[in-house]
Amino acid sequence: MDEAPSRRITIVDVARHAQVSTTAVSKVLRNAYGVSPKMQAKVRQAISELGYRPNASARGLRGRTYTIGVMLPDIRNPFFAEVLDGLTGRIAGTEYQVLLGPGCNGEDAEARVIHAMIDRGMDGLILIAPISARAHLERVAALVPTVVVGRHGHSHTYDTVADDDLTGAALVVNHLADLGHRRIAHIEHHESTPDCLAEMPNAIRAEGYRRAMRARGLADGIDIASTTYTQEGGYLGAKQLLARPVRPTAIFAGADIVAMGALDAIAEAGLSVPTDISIAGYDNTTFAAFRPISLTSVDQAGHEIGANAARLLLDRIADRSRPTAQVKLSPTLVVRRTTAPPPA
Amino acid sequence: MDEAPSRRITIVDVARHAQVSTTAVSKVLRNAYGVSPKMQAKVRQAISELGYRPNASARGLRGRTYTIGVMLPDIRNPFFAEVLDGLTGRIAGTEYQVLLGPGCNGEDAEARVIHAMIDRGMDGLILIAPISARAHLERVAALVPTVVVGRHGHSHTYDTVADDDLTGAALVVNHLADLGHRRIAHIEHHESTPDCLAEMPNAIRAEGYRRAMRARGLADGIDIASTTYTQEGGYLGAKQLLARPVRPTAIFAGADIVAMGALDAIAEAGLSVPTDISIAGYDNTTFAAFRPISLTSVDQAGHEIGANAARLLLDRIADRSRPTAQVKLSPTLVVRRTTAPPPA
DNA sequence: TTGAAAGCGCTAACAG
DNA sequence: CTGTTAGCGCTTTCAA
Repeated sequence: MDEAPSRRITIVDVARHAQVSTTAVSKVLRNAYGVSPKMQAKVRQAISELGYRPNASARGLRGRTYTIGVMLPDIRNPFFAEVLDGLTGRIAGTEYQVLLGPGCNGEDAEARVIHAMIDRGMDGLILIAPISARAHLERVAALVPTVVVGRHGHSHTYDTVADDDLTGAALVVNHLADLGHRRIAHIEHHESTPDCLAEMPNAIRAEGYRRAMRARGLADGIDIASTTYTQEGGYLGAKQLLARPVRPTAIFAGADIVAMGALDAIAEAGLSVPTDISIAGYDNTTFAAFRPISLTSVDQAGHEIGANAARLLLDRIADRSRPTAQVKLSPTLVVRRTTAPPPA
Repeated sequence: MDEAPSRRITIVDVARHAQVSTTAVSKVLRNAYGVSPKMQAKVRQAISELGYRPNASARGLRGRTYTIGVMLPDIRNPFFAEVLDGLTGRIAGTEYQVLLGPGCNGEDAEARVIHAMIDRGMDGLILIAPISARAHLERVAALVPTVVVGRHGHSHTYDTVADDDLTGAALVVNHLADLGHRRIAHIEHHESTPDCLAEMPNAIRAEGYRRAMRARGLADGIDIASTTYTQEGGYLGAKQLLARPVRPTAIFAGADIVAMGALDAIAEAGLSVPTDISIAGYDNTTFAAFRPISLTSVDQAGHEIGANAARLLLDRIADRSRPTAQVKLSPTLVVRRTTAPPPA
């Protein structure tokens, strides 16, 4: 009665069934050079008849695992979902499978996840907005093909894809200035690691804000609250700003989630948006578009970012020695109902 | 000058360095029985001195990969992020690593991801709100320890964790009825696979709605728009409902995202919430709490759901033959500002 | 308690 | 074009 206890089909079973060598099967699997069409056919038939699926561990032991690891710092940020879509869209159709490493808040957790992926023989890594020190990224990239997303700065070991945050910040400042605002404040994510100052998007957005303000002759209106890119950070930042002797008439929040917190503080202060004060975010996350929110925000073309990252990674897996590339994409401004001319 | 081209450290290197056998190293790695404390110490020191990390592919070829695969249907639904948090919280501290399979919209994509995970030798699988036919789930669970989250129905091969959707729906109906509503409509996700009718949360929520309405003597007020659990679905559903000869005074959306779409339709119709019409969602997602939204919603205790799923999976990995468990958690209602008494 | 040795399923030299 | 064979790094009998 009992068949053999349902051992998983291996390449040996396929070879036997097709009456060929295991080498032949292996070659067919990898579309390798040097198999006659007749053998191709025989092997493919055996594969589908037996329902054979290659064991990734065994493949990994010899060569590739056909797996790409994606490190995602915060699954809650819908912007990352966008990136992921672009990414998987580009990978689908290839022989690779994408797996995500979750819950990487903090540098230690991030390192843990990255190393877990390396241990698992990932053929390539896409690190989205990593906070690790640059030296660590370089070390990782020396081990396995890596693309870093959302970090500025040029590396000779990994490729990068990033949004032009300098331009993004200017987009917001100019929009508000055009509406007539002069006192435009900014809530930034305080950069604790000096090492990353020149590379992290938050730092660049703040710098872009300063430059754009000066370029518009609004140097006097520069006012920065330094907190974090969280709802709490937005709340506290806005509270600080609203307590100024002369209140800003507009707030540029460094991220949409920050804008949400700011809205809380503004409502608490009895002010209304955009009549009394304008507010703009960054990321154009899903909820920015929700009708009750309708937040003016900078759109980062997450889909393109993801697609580019995937393309670069596949290219690098194919040729590890090719020079690294730096892709920079241009953001656009999506104007909604939280920005309007300042009160008269 | 050039050291050996930086080959990865293996168990053999460790064994040589510690002057013991590879068997000994292997045993220490797995905390296996039968190693003297002295040898333990020697091996551990060698491991840390050399910075050795086990190769998961090689381990997987013989035994376990120390990897748990989580299938997540929609990374955009913040409720799943909650589940994931509970899950990783419970796994952290064990020797296991969680990896996520992304982008599984549709039954085919779901099957592809699940099989990719099996091919990669995952020690266990957590399937969150899968849409696969039950038979397929059973087949998967026969291959590898599996916990199914968010699907009702009892299986002898996999464990389940689910929210009590019947109660959740009743919570909403009773809240609205207590406020004085009699015409409470519902927007459901249309269940296309009859196979799943009795198992899918969306179907159960709809049934819970019907039962609760009848229990409150509001059978006449039952009115269901059948669309999908998306923003678009909410918009279309609400449009249908608002076009009724007698308009409902409240809408129970089967998911928060559905409520967002419904708000669009309501605003378009020139109505205001909650003065003209009340609306409630389900999932208590992050954005439900955002001030401009302030959506009344059912909280599913996603964190507990995830933690329970992880616990059950670890238990099952430890003992595959133990009887399956079904955990059902009770939701609570979070009342915010989108529900109020009906217009006089 | 310790170690030698035989694989796990696959790929890649290398020979035929 | 096809097959034989030797490992990849680890776990696991099985002897010592």
